[in-house]
Amino acid sequence: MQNLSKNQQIIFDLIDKSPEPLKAYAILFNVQKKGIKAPLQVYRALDKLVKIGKIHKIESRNAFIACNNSSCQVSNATAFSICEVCEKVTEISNTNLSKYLSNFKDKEGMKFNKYNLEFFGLCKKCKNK
Amino acid sequence: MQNLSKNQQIIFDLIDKSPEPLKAYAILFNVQKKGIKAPLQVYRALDKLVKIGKIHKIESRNAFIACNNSSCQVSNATAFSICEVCEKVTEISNTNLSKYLSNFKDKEGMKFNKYNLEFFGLCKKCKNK
DNA sequence: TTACATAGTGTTATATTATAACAATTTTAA
DNA sequence: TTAAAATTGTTATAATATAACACTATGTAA
Repeated sequence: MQNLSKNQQIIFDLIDKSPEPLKAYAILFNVQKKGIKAPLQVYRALDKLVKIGKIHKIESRNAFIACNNSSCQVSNATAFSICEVCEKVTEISNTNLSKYLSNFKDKEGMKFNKYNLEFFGLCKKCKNK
Repeated sequence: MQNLSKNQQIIFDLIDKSPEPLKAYAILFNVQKKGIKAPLQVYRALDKLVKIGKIHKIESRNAFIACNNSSCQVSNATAFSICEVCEKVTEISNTNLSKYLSNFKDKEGMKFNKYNLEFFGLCKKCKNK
């Protein structure tokens, strides 16, 4: 586990304490007071944080959340549930699911080293409204 | 199965005959000779085509491909393999996989009405290089 | 057949998301 | 201690997507 650089740490801390996924320009706005002024500074930190698995990108939302799995070193097997009403996103940690997907072979017998799965529906709260 | 409008048909035809996913502005460029001049015209058709399941959006690539499943009416359960070298995208039709994911419950017992799964790796061709 | 709702079109402008290119500095590891 | 790798800072710009408004076409129920 390597240490984070200054910008990476600032941006990771912000994402980590956020209850919801953050978008790049929302992050930029939030960290401007800490001296990070340009989009590229944000995107570079995000790229690195994704690469080392500290955060994940929610592709369908162009937003970023901290990995909830402390042992997650690499961002190669991710699954999320997304509420289509309130946009709450939760990372799914399910051994059965991850085993199933990591071992999945397509019809040519090909296995994949990486996947991203996004489930959509209503969260508990929104379902009961 | 409803009929497509003029713009929807033009754009669907283009995507359907493309061997690779197409991006919105690549589509725009291609259909300008057919009178579709503005991004919004493209995005509106894409939205509708996605909604009725004729095409799918590859979220990690911001690109669109035709559904390879003639019986697919709604875009609520999608899986793709994506080659990280040549960017070849293939839709996965696997009954076992779709059953597994459609029946998946999170740890609160919640089921989801929709999912999108993207596998990443090397396609056969790129693997053998 | 009218009228009314729904869906689609055309257009301009603008918002949002992301990267290119270049120069400098800091960190890491041989 | 030095050379490579990573990070930073900066300006400019590319790529992706939507807002707002006016108008037209289509389906459908009275």
